[in-house]
Amino acid sequence: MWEIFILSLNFSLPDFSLPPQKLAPLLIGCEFYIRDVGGIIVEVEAYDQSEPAAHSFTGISARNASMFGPPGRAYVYRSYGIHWCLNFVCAPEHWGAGVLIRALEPVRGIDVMCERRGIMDERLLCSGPGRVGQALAVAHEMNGHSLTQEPFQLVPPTRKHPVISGQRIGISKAVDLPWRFGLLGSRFLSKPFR
DNA sequence: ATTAGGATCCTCT
DNA sequence: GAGGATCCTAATG
Repeated sequence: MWEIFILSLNFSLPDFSLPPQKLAPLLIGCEFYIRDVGGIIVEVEAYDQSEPAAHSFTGISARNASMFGPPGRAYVYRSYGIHWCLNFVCAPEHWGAGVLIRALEPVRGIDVMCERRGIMDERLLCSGPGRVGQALAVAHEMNGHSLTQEPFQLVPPTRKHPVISGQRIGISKAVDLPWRFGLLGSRFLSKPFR
């Protein structure tokens, strides 16, 4: 496993028409909310139609259609029959790319998230894609919805953030691509970077 | 710190 | 019918 360091430079909203591995590090440090519940994005993963770990790899289908739609929308899917997980669709339309939101540092609506998750430990509220889905009440109806409209709110970073990258988690194909990105040193990561 | 098993359901083979 | 872009708990080194 290997890692690289990047520094996110812009204090503006990232360009969703970028390919996923370019967009992903720029999302670290942004704040994301659903109905005013959420926090700072500290971990994401890029997925692209050209590699077999992506849901879009085998082409368009009923489930992954929003990945092939316009960038800047949500791709919401059911994981292991249990969790709802959220991606930011990116790259040009028809590309079939997205960035999975894997962990947040809770900022607003912490009481609501504790209630939804049934725990009090702030560190575990949003540290994992399924946990993010439960804490922010990500729902299937949000699939295809614009990320710049209600109930979503995406706020650019207010300072520079050191970003670390490594191998993606929980996949069995294309395991060597270093397309997982995290806020260096954050205690809200779903797993540490080694 | 690491591992194993169960829950659960929709999609695609 | 198989198998997940996961999480939780429990058991063990």
